[in-house]
Amino acid sequence: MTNSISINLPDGSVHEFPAGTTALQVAENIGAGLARAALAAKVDGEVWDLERPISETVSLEILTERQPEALDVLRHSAAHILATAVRQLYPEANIGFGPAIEDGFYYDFEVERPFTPEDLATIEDRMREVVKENFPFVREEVDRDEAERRFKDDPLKLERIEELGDDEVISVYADGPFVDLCRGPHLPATGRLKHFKLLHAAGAYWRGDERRQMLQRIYGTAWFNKKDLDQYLTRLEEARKRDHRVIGKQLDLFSIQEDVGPGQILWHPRGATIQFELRRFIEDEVLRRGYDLVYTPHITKEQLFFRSGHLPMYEDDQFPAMAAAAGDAEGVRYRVKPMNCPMHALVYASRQRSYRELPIRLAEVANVYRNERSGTLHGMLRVRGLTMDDAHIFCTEDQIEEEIYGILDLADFVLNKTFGLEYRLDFSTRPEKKIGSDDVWDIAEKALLGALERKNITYGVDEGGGAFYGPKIDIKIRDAIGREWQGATIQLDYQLPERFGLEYVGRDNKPHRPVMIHRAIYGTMERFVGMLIEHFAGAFPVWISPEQVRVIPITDDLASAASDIHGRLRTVGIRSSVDDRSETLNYRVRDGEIMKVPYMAVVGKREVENGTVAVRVRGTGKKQEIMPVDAFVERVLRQIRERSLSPTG
RNA sequence: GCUCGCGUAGCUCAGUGGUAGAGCGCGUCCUUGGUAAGGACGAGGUCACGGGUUCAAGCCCCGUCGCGAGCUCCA
Repeated sequence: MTNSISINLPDGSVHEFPAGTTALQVAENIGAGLARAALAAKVDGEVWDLERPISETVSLEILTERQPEALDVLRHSAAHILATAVRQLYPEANIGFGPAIEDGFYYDFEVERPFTPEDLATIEDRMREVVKENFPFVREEVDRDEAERRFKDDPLKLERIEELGDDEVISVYADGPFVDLCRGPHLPATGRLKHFKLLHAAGAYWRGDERRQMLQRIYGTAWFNKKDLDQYLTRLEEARKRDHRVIGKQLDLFSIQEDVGPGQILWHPRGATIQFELRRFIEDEVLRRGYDLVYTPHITKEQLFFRSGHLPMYEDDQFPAMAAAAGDAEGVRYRVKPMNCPMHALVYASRQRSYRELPIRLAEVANVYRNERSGTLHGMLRVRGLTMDDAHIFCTEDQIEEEIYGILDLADFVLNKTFGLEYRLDFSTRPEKKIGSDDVWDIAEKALLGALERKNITYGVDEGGGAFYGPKIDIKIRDAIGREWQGATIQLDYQLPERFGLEYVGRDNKPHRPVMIHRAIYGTMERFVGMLIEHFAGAFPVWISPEQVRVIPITDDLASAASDIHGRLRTVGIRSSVDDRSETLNYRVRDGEIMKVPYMAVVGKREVENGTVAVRVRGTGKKQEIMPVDAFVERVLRQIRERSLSPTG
């Protein structure tokens, strides 16, 4: 037993301290300024409270506001302060969990009556009092019996205690009157929380299990300074303004109507134009990359989905069966398709295949229907009628890797090179509900993972997130305001080839089983367009803009001259319109800006005499450019051809 | 699907039991303008739907449908 321990600091220096020294004491030893700024400490890579005694030689880093880990400590402490306030106002409330999350924190409570917005205001006021009291956060380690005694009136905490392993340290934290079962760490005292705000309350299942009771969750956000808090609140505001449901209405892109049903998009002409351009683009591109296009029916005999394993594995997501068509045999029923894979497999199986043909890549922009639970629907981003840019690649095992790289390259070309979107990859492993043996899953997962590893691609892992027939690489797109959406996906499948008895004749003149790769690049037109709306806030690149040019005659007597220019633009394939309404020029320019038209071509007497237009480029304000009509046409065509992200330039 | 909230003119929203409102948009007319809202007049409502309470319901109660915030689930 030794009384002295070594503390290794990030600058490489080593200091001797008596055992039981706290990080705060180390900080004080370094300097009073650091001690004042200190919030927590990183001890051998683990974040600790400042005042937790250190009993052995460690490496130690003092955390202040400047380290990102400190923000989690702040937010988790804010959750405790929230619970402290709630317990004061609602002594009978049972407490669940209260973690830090991205941009904030939450805490779950079991209460008689859900919280109202007024309740939140009261709770927030009480939190400020708890902060004012500056209660220290006091850590204490207890044994199981003691923990059960302390939380005897808190069934949710008792349940958690029961699950703790015998070798686990049970710690409790107190801040003033409130004691919580918690691993920590926390700020030194409640007074260190300054800039926070409660945002909203909503129900959340206890332990995330929908079979269990629903708790009331309060969400909040917390930051180290006012500027960060304000910036975050502005970001939320910004997100609201970019909401595709709002912009979709303003720009007349789409609607969802009760008469049609939830989760089904009516694409108005302007929205349809965007989908049309996206579709033309991806179809041209995949043809260039060696795919073939196919078209398959929307409904099929139900039997097909039994064969594929969709029924019953995927039944919850499928619409119920429809009766047989007139004249069909007894017992035949039909289903609308939730996926295209079985049909593409049948296209493959329609004749004998040779290894010389592989890989066979079948692509189809297809409508499928999934019976998503009503509560999950969300504008265009989560719908029941989906338009997938689907494809299935049938290849040999040797070809898997190259095909995956081909898909990743296509995804990068479309998402990043063309739309400027940032994304990251997730590797998703076998789910609980699956078909096929673990041996085959091992092979499939290894193949996908190997491809990622060999190319040194960085990826995250989503355990159990795979499709029921195979593991996936999902591509998550980060939008302009930092939120992530899943779009593109690559799924490796050994199961359906088996179930559909797919074969090819190998070089050895013997039958072999191909593997199947399912992939989508946009994912679905609905989600992708919804995402683009939010990403560009409705100010689309010229090539997908529903209305590329709006020609505006200054006076009525120039309407026909404007119409001539409009006609020229249309003839060369530019989407143009004329606004010759009897409104002021100011009014019409404003309208063009609001509708996010990339170019307004204003035509006055001077322009007509000189064969020019006065071009106003979206978002550039008063600055206008007078140019010959020819030059303008050429400029717009170049923008379209190059798929420029912005109409300037 | 679950919890809570919401549903009033084409849109955004006022309206706390006693004769349905505003702004924008739309129509007509006047105005003919040089880069983000010119003026006048007018049309437009089964207050989501179905029940109930009340002398009286947009408003209170119940149910259904839809939407929203989350949870769960997913492209």
